[in-house]
Amino acid sequence: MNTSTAAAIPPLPPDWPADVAAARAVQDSLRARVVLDEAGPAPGGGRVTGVDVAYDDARDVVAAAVVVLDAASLDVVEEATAVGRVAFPYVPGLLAFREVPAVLAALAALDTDPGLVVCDGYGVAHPRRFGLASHLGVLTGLPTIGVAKNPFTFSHEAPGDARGSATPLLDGAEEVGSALRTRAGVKPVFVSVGHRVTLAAARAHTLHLTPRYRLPETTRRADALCRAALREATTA
DNA sequence: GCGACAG
DNA sequence: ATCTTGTCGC
Repeated sequence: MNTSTAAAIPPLPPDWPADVAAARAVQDSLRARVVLDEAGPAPGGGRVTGVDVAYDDARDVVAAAVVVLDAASLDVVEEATAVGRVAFPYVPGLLAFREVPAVLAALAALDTDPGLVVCDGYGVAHPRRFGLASHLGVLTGLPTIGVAKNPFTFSHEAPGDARGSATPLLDGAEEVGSALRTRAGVKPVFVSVGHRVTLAAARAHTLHLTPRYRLPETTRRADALCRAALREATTA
């Protein structure tokens, strides 16, 4: 049994967007605060935190999990979860409004400094250059990166088969991230900068976090934990 | 107008 | 994301 308790997600702020147009306006307003000229934490050191969210839309329940790892050993340092009501429907380009409230509640429950936050999704690789990782970075001030499993609306050439190979992720002619091979011969992941980190550093962090599997150890751990939290919140 | 579209 | 069985392979 898990003796830890999931934190509650606090009430949404009064200015929370009520529709798609309002949400886009919020993104257009916050995007100016994204910091892109900082090197960020050194890959392989300090702490790295994975965040992920699971849903039961039928019951209107959402569960977020954050897992802090020691970057050198990849051992778990601390975990936290948060459970509550779904704050926004899934709309491509507006994923952050669906995930952020739950993630912020889980982060607030931590005693440890998160260090670099690794999100399951995109950062500046976004229609308005303000995806989940950038949104979370701006709201918390923490350095963040996004590691997505799908290319979304972007294009890319296939990276070489060797682990570590990367090609530009493009929005038209603009490079918004990287398609990065984390496992030889396996479908690449899509890395982008969130906040206060360089794209090259984001790739290096991702490689440090994938010694064995395609997805970062951070998101694998967070994924398992948020699913368990959702199940607990949904079970009688 | 139609299709595509992170999780 | 989530719905879902078996199956191929290390």
